[in-house]
Amino acid sequence: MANLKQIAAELSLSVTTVSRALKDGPEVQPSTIARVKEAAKRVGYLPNHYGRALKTGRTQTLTAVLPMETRDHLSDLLKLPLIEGMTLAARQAGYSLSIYSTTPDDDPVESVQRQLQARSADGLIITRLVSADPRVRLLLDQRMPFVAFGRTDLDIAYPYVDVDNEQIAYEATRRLMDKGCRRIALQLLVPEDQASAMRLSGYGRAMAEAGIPIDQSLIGHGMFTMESSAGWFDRLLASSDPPTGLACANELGLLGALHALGKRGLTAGRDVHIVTRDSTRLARFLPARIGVHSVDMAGVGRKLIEVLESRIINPLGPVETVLVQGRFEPAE
Amino acid sequence: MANLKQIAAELSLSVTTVSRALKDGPEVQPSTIARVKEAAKRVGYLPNHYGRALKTGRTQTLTAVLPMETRDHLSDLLKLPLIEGMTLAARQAGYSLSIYSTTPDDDPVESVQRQLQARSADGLIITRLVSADPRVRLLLDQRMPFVAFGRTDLDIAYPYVDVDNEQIAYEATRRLMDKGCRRIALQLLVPEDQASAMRLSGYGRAMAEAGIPIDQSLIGHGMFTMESSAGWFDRLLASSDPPTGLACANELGLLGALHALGKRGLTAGRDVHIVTRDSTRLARFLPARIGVHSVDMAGVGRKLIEVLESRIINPLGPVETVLVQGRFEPAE
DNA sequence: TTTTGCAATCGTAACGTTACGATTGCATCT
DNA sequence: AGATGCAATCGTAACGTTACGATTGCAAAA
Repeated sequence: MANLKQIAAELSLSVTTVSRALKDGPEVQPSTIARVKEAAKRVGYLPNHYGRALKTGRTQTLTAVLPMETRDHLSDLLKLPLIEGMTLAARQAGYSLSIYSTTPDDDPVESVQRQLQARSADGLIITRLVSADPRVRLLLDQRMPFVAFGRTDLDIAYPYVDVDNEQIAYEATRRLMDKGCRRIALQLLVPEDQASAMRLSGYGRAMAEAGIPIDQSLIGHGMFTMESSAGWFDRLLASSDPPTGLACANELGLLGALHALGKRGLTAGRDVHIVTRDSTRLARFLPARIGVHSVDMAGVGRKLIEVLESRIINPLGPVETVLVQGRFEPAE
Repeated sequence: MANLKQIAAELSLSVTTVSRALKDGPEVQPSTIARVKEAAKRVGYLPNHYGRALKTGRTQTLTAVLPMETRDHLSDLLKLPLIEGMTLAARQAGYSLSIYSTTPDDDPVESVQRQLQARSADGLIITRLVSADPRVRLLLDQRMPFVAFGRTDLDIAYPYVDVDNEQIAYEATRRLMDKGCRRIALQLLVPEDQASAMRLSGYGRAMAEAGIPIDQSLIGHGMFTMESSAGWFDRLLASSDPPTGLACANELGLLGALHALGKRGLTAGRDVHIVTRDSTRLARFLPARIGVHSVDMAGVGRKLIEVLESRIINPLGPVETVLVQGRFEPAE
């Protein structure tokens, strides 16, 4: 591999001048800059990442700490575009992206601490924030640039990108109301989950605006599988006052609900109106008319990198926070 | 951050001795080793990745070059566990994994060349091999350790891990025959694709063994979307001699075919027997009885790292190749 | 007593880069 | 002529690590 020393020797210049010439240093004569660049190109010079990192202390690497999917593969379809968006944006900004997968056995705080100590990344992306997430304080204290995908209930300012689940659930509920629904069922994942809490809040806001009291029996938790969704919705349909609208949590929840409907000879879009999340492909194909809220996850990935980069460049600048909106594709 | 120099100063030792002690060098007195390790632990010493990389020339980083999904997100469900398997295995082997996403605009050869020149990885994982893939020769020539996910038609030995699509298609066809099917339809993706060619070959082998001539009209190409699959299968069902068995290419192909069946009031598992790929979750839930061939993609990821690591450790050793088998879960 | 051998440790250089503070040569000003 | 200023370039040190070849001290052998 060609290095600065070789180029310097070839042109009878010092390593210093070559180094400066390659970054258009004002101290170097334009004609010398041209000669150096020509030589660099000719010998295929590429700066050595490690030499530079050692000297400057900046590694041009970002690390994303991502929990593995274990219980189910719910967020798979969302996580891959997220990764792709991040890697591409990172690359364009001159960084490489390293993925650090964590298993449920890994302590999230320890995983972050390890990254911190190794100091091998210029910035960190953390996901799946829990309530009062200790990692936020840790990273702020250590002055490690980071960005979170998701929010937590801390009253410290920190940079994050999140999906506006509150607004999406609000809109979903409103759409169903527009179809004439008043008894609207809502699928949630774990109640402790911040995203679920937001969805519930958006649902509540829409219901309150419409003056409809909330019936707790219409709110289903743990909609991770088609089975749980199907069983839950089947019970609702069997009740004396069944729902006429449904906001699904995800693709599996949708498939489960459709199954329950089919079993009873009911039709989605006629007997029960349905709005779901992130299942555009499926919803477009199904005979049933289903509204879909989709989120551009590659865009979220790009935003994460954008916010993180500005954090790295200006660690004392204003704390950026981004709320990504969903896009609604109506049933018809 | 603590470094060797600090530990050395604290214990009145030389940097050399500390460095050696930390890797249990035989030249260092056991009691000194103990003292050094204690001090290292106390001050939270972690070796600086970049200093070490610069000195040794080994970066402890692997890079996976992965094409982004653009046309569709078919392999999403497969690619995420692949990434997770790779990152985890890499981490356990003491490497970190960097993801290099490529867009269709990126020239695959140039992407590899860039990685080569930067020399910032100890090894490369390449995927989506094309016929006579030029990257294989390039990497072999440059003596860059690599492993391919997938095979190509070169008569050079190179390390790869691949799914045994030939065998899977063979078994799928046999399963359908066991159900009594003789007219068996086969879904493929692009014909040029090596995986599709393998599937076709396995199908052909099973048919030949059973003495059934191959009817080209039963072989469908371009099964990327539910729409194409539904249309294709609908036409087959409308023909004078419709198929009684179907081997689907993937989940979308399956959903499309089920749609076509439903439209005609036919039932999967009775009128037409179906075997599909990688849709365990869906197949388990559907009322129709459908056999599924699933492949452990996280396992493929681990294997890739394993083969790559042995390549790095012993570049002149025997070229390892791995064929990963599918696991069949019968309809009932 | 000198030599040999060995265990334990040390000093220095190097990996490739960049930052800092010289140094050189030359034109311009006094 | 000497001083000043400036543009262009250079030399050295340093980032943290490891490899190599010393060097030290001490016990055992000659």
